[in-house]
This record gives sequence, C-alpha cells and structure tokens, in this order.
Amino acid sequence: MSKGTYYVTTPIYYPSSNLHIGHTYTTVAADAIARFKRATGYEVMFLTGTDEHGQKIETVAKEKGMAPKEYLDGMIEGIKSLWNTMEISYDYFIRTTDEDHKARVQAIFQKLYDNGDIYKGEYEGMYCTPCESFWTESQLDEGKCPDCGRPVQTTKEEAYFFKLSKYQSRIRDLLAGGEFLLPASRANEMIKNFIDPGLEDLCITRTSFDWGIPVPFDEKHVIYVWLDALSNYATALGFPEETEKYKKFWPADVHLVGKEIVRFHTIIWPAMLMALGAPLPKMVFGHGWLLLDGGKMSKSKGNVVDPVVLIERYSVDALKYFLLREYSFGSDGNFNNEVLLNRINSDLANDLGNLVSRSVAMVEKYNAGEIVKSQAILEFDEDLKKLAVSTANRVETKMEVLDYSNALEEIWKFIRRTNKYIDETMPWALAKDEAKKAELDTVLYNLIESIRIISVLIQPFMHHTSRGIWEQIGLEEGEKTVWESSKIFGLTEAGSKVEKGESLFPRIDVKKEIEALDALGGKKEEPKAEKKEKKEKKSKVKEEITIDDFAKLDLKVAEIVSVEKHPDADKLLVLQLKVGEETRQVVSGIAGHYTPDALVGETVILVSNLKPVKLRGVLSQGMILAATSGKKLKLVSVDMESGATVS
RNA sequence: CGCGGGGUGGAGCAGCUGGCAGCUCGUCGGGCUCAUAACCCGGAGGUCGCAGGUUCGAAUCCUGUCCCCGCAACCA
Repeated sequence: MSKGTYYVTTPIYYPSSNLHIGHTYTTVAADAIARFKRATGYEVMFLTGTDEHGQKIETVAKEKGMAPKEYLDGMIEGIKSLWNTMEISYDYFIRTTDEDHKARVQAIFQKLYDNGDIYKGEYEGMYCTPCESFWTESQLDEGKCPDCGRPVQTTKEEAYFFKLSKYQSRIRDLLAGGEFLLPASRANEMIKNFIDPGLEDLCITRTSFDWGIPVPFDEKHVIYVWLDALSNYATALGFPEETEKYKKFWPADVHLVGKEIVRFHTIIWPAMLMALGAPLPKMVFGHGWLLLDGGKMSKSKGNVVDPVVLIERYSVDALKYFLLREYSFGSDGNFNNEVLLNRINSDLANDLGNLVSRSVAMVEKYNAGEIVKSQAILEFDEDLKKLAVSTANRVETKMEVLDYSNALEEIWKFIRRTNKYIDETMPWALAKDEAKKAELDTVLYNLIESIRIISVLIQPFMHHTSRGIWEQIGLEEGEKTVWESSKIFGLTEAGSKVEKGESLFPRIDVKKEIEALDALGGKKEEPKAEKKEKKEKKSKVKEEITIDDFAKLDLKVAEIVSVEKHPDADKLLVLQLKVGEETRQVVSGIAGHYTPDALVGETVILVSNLKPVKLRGVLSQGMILAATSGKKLKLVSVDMESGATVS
C-alpha cells in the first residue's frame, strides 16, 4: 500500500545556545509534512539533528568550564526533550559528533581529494590572535574581533579548498531550472548575487581550532562546517556507503531550510554531491523568517521567543497550528503575542473547540450521549456531506507544495460549514418536537460524523487534538481514523457513545494574557543587556554617558587642505586636513553630499584620537563630524583656527 | 545604475500563468440560545503606491517613478 518513500530534513541546529521559535517553526513544518506523507501512504524518513563542531562550541563550552562533548550532551538532551514535548516525529536524530558521521565525512573528504576536487592552498583572512580565530569581513564588528573587540590582522594559513568554481555552470542550470529551489524568487537571488559574479573555491578546513573532524591524511587540519554539516543529510543514511537505507531514501525529497542558509544548500551542497557523483536532492524549500515587530529575531538582538513558554501556556497543538496557519511558508511573517492569541481564540477555541463542545453537549442532552442512525434526510445534509468528503483532496493539493496555511484553511472551511449546519438545522428546536426525533437523530449523527472527519484531517498538524476529539466522540484509533476515512461520510457507528470532556482549547483572555506574557518577557530581559549597546547605535536614544566618557574624545578644529575622490569607492572622499602643524588623512563617506572642490578651505571638527583604519584600502586617521537628517548631511563647521581644541 | 523582496478596505495577509477585488481579525446591524459571551446571517469600508503603455479587458503583463524592508556594503 506504500506509495513510495519520502525523505524530509530540517537543518541540523547549532547548539551554542537554546533553540528559539524560529527553529521550532522549521521543525514543526517538517513534522507536519512527515506526518502528512505517512498518513497518505508514504514510507517516510524524517531527519533532524545538531551541528556540533566549530570554534563557537569550543568557546562556549570553555566558558562554562566543560569539555565540548559534555556541554553538547546537555544541550542535545534539551533539544530532544523540546522535540519530544512538541511531539516531533523525527525518525532519526543525527549529531555531527556521532562516530559514524565522522567516519563518513572523512570518507567523503578522501573521495573528493582522490577525485581531484580538493586541493591544498592558502587561506587569507582576518585573524584575531588572542581568540585564535579567523573572521570574514562581514563578521567583524567595526573592523574588530566580534568576540573580544580587539584588532585583527590579515593572516594566511594553509588550508584545503573545494573546487566549487568548477561546478558553477551546472549549479546555475540547476537553479535556473526552477524546480530545485522554492520559492522561485530565491533562485534568482542566488544566481544574481552569488553565481553570476563568479563562484570562488571554498575553503573547507581550518587549523585555527581543534573541535572538528580531522582531515584523514593531514591531522592538523579540521574539516570546516560546510562539508561536515551539509553532508549530514546523506551520512544519516550511511553515505558514502550505499547502504539499504541510502538506496531507499536518497535523494531527499525536500530539505526545509530558513532563507538565511539557502545559499549553502543550493550552491555548496549540490556542488559537493555533483563532485561525489551522487544524485541531488529533489527540492530545497527556503522558508521565511518570523519577524518580531518587523525586525529580525536573533540571538544577538536578544529578542527571541521561547517556544517552551508558549507551549506551557497554550499547548503544543495551538502553537503548531498557529505557526503553520498564520504564515505564508515562503515569506516572512510578523510574530507577536496578540496575533498568536487572536488566532488561537478565533480558530481553535471558537471554531473548532466550540463546535466539538456544542455538538457533544447536544448528543448528551437530547440523546443521552448515544449516536442514533435514522433514515430522515434534511435539505442541508447534502451540502455538508459534499464538503466533508471533498476536503481531504484539497488539503492534499495544498500540501504538495507545502502550502500549510491554505491546507489548514481548507479544513477550517469545513469546520465553519459544520457550525453553520447547526444553525440551519436548529437541533434544539427539533428536540422540542417528538415528531421530529428522526430528523434530530440525523442532525446529531451528521455532526459527530463531520467532527470525526475533521479529527482525521487535522491529525498531521494537531496529533494531540485529534486524540482529544476521539475520546469525546467515542472513537478508537483504527480504520475510522486513517486519512482515507476522511473521504467517506457515514463511518460513525450507531450506538457509539459520546462523552463531554475538557475544553479542547479554552478561550483566552487576550488582554490579560498579553500582560502576563509581557511580564514574563521582562524577567527574561537579562540577556538583552549585553547587546543593547549594539542596538542603541541605531536608535535615537543613546545610552547616558558621563563627562569622563566624553572627555575620551579628542576633538580638534581642522582645515581641509585638499580633497580627492577615493580611487575605489563611490561614496568616499579622501581628505587631507591640517590640524595645527600636523597633517592628517581622513576618509569620509560624504561623496554623495559634497564635491571635492567645494570642501577645500572649510574648517571642520576632527575626532583626532579615533583609531586609524583602512577604508577600501586607504588609510583614514580619524573622522570629521557632520549633522544628518534623513538624507541630508552637512559638515559641522566652526570659525576658528586650525588645531584648536573642541570640548 | 550592486542584488532581492514588498507597497491591495482600520490591522494582518491572499490573489499576480489577465476576465465582475478575496480571506482572517476589527467594526456596525440582525438572528439564535445547543455551545468555551462562543455560533449563524447581513452591512459599511479599497482610485489594488504613482504615471504611462499593451489589451475588448490589468491588482495581475511591459516601461518609468516614488516609498518601505532585507542582503551586500565603500557609512570612521
């Protein structure tokens, strides 16, 4: 009866801190499609796991005074327990520190090397000596080490490279094909941003840290994240060995990833597979982000939402439903507590919960809790039944393209239709008239049967709630609860008993809950503090400083002697300043506002003790002050002799 | 002219392989009383950022333009 296999993966998460709702989002989505595919007859392999190597882990563990492995074991326990709470039905949990994974990565490395796709070269990067770490330009915080804030040097080290450039045109074709990466818009982005400018070979080893998988034939090198982490999707099946499992499930049907890592999954990973001669995954889906009040949610902003808190208060199913229903899977969405609570109230408490509650209550009240079949037919029945048995197919269509939101909407259309049926047939009125007993029985039967179908349809998304409904309508898991049974109307047996239970989703007092959540959020504000500085640079209100802080600035009046355009930058001008007897060169980003000639002779204020840096290759010894408002910019000028002190 | 995404009733979104503008929430009015003050019906509310073009017909295609947001940055 199996329709075939289906292999879905989440990214492997990096356990340098606790997971947040963004990770939960991806995983919940993966779980839903996995459950859905199982329900519709596929043999499913659902993989998740953790990416456990690298410098950051080494550092974090050290800070806590633990060995990396010891630290990791604790974190992984936490993650597994979160997935357990969330009822995530993964089939395998891979850790990149697993011995078999490590051996397989080494085998992959060796194979690539033997094929000539890996060569030894030199890696050049910004190196922070005290931290012993390399950083890329973009990782640098104001040109300094993002970890310790100290200056970095350009340093070279020996490293192994993967010939990514060799696969450029094949990758381009793959992405341009339009099926590999969804949503399609992300494919254009990849092509224009990364492929067309030219792919560079990828540095895939490091010698600057130890916490990783050693290169098999050169042990002072450690395999860097790309090869180690990405290959998990295949090593989890036994690759590069062609095990049964591998043959059965590879290539993956879909890798679900957040949009920030689309690049690695659609360029580097397929290139690796091409080099290995292995089939490519059928699809990578780059879903959107959950934004917090329009801004990115991130550990560094300290504005992450803790899924555990939400689960405790509103249940796993409520959170799962919300995540899948509220957002368009491919796009970004705005998360806040009010949106969450309103969605839970209107869809889960009002529509679904209340439907079950009122229906079961009526069966108890009018028929002593017993389902009775009768021959009576009401004019509203046909319409209800038609929608009932056709909903599953529409859900299937939406799920084919991972359109969770509309899949659920289809189910909710039927839930609303069922609520409407109650109003149309008015069972409380039928109950008052002995002559209408048969009609009443039919109505009650149709209600419970509709609820049965609903409970089957929501199973892939809200496993727990389905069970809660079955308890109330006296249904046992079995042939009447399998997916296909939702396409048949009339499986509920006469004589079965219903029994009202607890509310499936108690209605929430939104105002009170938001206050409670805010209060809770306040308590957990601590981690925010350290990063506050960063945020405040961008906002208008800056942190209060003392006169001593201000005194650290050495402000001088300077005269602009000559100005020329930066040879290699549009927005920059290179100014020669006379400060008393001294001459300073300052690079300033004011080319959009001033022409070089207009500046000569101006007297400006120079921050003279700012640490010199190179900007686009030209040395800048300080900065000059300017006022900005929106797009306007004016240099601060003062009528005073060059060299005068400003304070 | 770095790349990409977006601008649709009060809010949040869908529609965008062209054919009377749709959903959820909110709001207003009505119905019902089985139910978790829930449910059902109806109404108001939109020049689909702006300007052109293609077309019998455009939110949907094309061109230009303005604004917002990411990424990338050369913001010192």
